[in-house]
Amino acid sequence: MPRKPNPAKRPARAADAIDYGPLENWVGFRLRMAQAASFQAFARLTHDMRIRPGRFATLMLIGRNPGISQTALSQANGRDKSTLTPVLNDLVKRGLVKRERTPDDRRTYQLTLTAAGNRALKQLTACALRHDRNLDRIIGPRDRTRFVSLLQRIETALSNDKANGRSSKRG
Amino acid sequence: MPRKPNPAKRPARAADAIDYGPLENWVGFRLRMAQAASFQAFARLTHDMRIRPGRFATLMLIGRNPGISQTALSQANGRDKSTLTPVLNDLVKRGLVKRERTPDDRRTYQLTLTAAGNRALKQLTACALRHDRNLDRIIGPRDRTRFVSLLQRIETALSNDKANGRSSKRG
DNA sequence: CCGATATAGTTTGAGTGCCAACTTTCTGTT
DNA sequence: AACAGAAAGTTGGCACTCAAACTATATCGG
Repeated sequence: MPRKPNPAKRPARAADAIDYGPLENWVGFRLRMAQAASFQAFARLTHDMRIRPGRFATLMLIGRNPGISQTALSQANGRDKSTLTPVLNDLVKRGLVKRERTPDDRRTYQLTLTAAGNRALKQLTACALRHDRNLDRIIGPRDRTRFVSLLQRIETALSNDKANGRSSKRG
Repeated sequence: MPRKPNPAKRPARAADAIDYGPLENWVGFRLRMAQAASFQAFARLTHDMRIRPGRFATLMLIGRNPGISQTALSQANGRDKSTLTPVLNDLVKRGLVKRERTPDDRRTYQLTLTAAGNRALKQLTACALRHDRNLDRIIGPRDRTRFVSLLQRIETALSNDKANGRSSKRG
């Protein structure tokens, strides 16, 4: 029998002998690496269906906030509004999202999920649930809440840095 | 505390509270948002100099591991090897990195920093230090070690998933 | 030595992201 | 009503990323 390919073999002499220097324990670097790993693991879970993980949050936010505008969606999703244009074009073309003009403000669109969009969201949610349970298992139940709240604190603290002149008119 | 979905008659606006649904407390989503915020904050710090933040880890890893190959570098950096090609072309063209053929294996390159590369690394390290001290302040000294080690655990656990393959099917 | 296979790096194509400039529409001032 | 400015969305330019196909070199089995 010919020697078969060996995909499980150790990935060369790569990452085990590497000196990371100060990167080793810097939050920014570890954050990036963990995020990339998480994203790719999720991508593997959703690989079979035709929807990529980046679309998941988009569909979820539309499903939870029917009639949301593209700008509000982009802010909730942490992306620039221009990033959303090709994504929504694709989602509309595939019949997952409906885009309607708002009658009293003809600049904005109202986004809603179609029935197919709801089905896709349900499928993706199942994948995301598995993914997040996997992450939960890695993190452990004791640290989970604290971990997530720290992530959220990083997000809000650095966003405030960015828009330090922005005022909230929230009552 | 999430509010109920907006009625379809009125689009959600930026001032409205967005219902994040299960995203609210999912590790994957928070990880993505925190990483994006961290990256952009770092980008603001390095805005003045000619080197973008994505190059920082590359330079650091070459500086700490002189003679590293491109594949080993890409794995240490958590990026695909093809991503590295244009980056290294640019770094070499700008005189920050030297690329030499390995004598006994003419497929691989040996990467080292030039003097200018070391200077650039030093500058970027100063920026990164500031950035990471900022993150430390946000996280707080009590949780920092645990937080970083959890990030690292996510990274290694999901990378092992990938290496072992996610399918139980055997040909 | 030869042929099959593995590895290092490059190229290409698609997706995603930001920012700045732009069009269209709305709003406030006069 | 007319104009200026703000806001929603689109477009174009550039950067970064992955995956697959490709070239060149190395290695293993016979």
